[in-house]
Amino acid sequence: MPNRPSAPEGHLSVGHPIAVVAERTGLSRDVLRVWERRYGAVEPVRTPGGQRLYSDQQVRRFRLLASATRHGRNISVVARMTDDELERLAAEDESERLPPLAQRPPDDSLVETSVAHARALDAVSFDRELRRAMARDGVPIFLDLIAPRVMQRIGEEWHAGRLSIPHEHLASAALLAIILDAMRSVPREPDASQLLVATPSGERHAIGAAAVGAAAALDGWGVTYLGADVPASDIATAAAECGAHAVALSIVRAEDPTEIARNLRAVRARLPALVPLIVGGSGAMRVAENLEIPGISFCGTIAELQTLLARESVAG
Amino acid sequence: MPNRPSAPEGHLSVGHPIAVVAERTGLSRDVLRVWERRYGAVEPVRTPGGQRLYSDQQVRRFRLLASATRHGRNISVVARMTDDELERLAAEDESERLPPLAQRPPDDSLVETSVAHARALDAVSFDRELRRAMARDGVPIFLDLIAPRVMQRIGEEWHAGRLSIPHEHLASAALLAIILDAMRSVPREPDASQLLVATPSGERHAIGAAAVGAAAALDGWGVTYLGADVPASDIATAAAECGAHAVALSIVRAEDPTEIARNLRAVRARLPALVPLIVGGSGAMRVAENLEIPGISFCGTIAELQTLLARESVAG
DNA sequence: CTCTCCTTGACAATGCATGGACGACTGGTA
DNA sequence: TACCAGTCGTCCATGCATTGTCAAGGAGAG
Repeated sequence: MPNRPSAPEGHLSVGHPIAVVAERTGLSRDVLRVWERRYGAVEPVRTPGGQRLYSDQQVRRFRLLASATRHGRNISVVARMTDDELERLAAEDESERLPPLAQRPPDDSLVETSVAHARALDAVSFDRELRRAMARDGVPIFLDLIAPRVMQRIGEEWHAGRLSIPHEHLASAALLAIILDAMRSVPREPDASQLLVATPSGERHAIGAAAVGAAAALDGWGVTYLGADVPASDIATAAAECGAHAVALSIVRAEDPTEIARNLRAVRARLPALVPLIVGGSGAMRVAENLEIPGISFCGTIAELQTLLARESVAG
Repeated sequence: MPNRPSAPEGHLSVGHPIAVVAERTGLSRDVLRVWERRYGAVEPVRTPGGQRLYSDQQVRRFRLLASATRHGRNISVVARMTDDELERLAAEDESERLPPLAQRPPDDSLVETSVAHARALDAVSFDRELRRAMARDGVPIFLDLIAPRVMQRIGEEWHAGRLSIPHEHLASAALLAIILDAMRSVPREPDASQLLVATPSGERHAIGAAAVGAAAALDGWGVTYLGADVPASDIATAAAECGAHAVALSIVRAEDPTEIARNLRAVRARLPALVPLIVGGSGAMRVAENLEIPGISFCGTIAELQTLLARESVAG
């Protein structure tokens, strides 16, 4: 008889199999098992056949443990804590507002299919795939997690000889267009602070600058985007004309660090002293090691840059 | 086109043979039989000759069982549960599924400032605030968490007398425009399955339909959006002309359930039998209680609808 | 007669459990 | 800088449980 009267328990008393718990917590099945094997973090009951059955309480505990590890704590430590302690810990971590990022495992299949489209020189599909990802996950996640990984994978394939220059150009051009569209499609406030974005002379990679522009636009800045390979004097005059409250430059390759450094000094010298100059990108840190120019801030990630900008925009 | 050669089969159906149930649930005939043989999941009545005849209720039970197994549960376990328990389980699995983001800090400030802009009849700021939120958090989160809460808060304020009709119109119009822009800005695949979206005659709230269209477009459907208050005959002819693989209707108010029900029957009767008709929205469940029309699926949330659509798109 | 359906038994695929091993990353130390 | 030990997520091989599918033989429905 399938339809027996409901069980006396108030709540559903069935346990959750491991697949359901994995879906609900975002943790892989392997992690659920290994946390149990190594640390005894959660010990579920078993079916007669030996399969794990987790209670609702245990699912909550897994969520707390996952949150704790995302905030940088060791699983071997937090696995021994009681649920109450974990609750307090989660509340504390949340209020301390540690980086909210990287809580979603980025989707490898998306990156792989995008690379496959690039390999097939299928610009339309490449574009469609990534635009859809941006709409689904939002601009910040796209800029922080998706776009860099696509470019990195394409670089790897290029080094391995499976892709050639045209493939990389196709991917760069499409990605740049997508990010610029995102930047322009953010409605700007009428009284927004102005930010000037570019890459200095000698640096031809524009994607980093575009990403900075899009992130800043989302944060409420009015962004003026000059593109790549802009001479110092042009940057300075543009900053003056658009009344920039800050200038952000992006450096990726830094093929000639001393050349870049000279350009940065030139830009700094031509800007008003009150206008901060921020340099970011994966090549920025290499340049930063070689010189200390007062009035130039360096940062490695977009998130870092956003906090710098936030400080400037309230200060200004 | 005359689709159903047999009797009109309104509500008094004697029972469905196994082939019909297989087609309606997406489960194979073998599965329907083996779930009965091994676990007694569903026990249909038999014709004098021994053939199975399933009731509508049993079809719904099969859908619930299929949903549970798709979420990773063992059929041997869920087959023993009552319909009520399955119902709760399905709702739980849908809602508890790994939240779009791990945990959502109450984004109340965004909702409150949006409502404040609506109160000031500042359409530009209202629009800007929400577009920026959509770009930042992604379309799914916007549709699932932000837009409903804005509309709900505005409804509350309206009931409390702090807002009036023009405010609500402003908010609805702006939100509709934003969601439609999102729907149209998703690039569509050339070989996408076509989905027709509308609200039936007597239902003038278009936002739900637009949200459905945007969500489906993100999932790779080619969406044709007809707007609100569309007569049954127009829906049917549009479906034929755009070659729709499925039709989704949204119902929010359901001021006159019997009227809506008549329209739904009319739409169903004019559509080809193979084209599924899915009805969603907060008013859908109220209508669903009052009638059982074969060939119409009801769902309460967008996530639920997406799983229904996913099944259709792979089946088709 | 032909098609669908029924039953039973067997088979294959998937998923899970277990223990082990690998590799990426971190932090301390020479 | 190089090295080393510890941590931790992932992967693999093997075995078992679960579960979807298939085939064969027979019977009802049209």
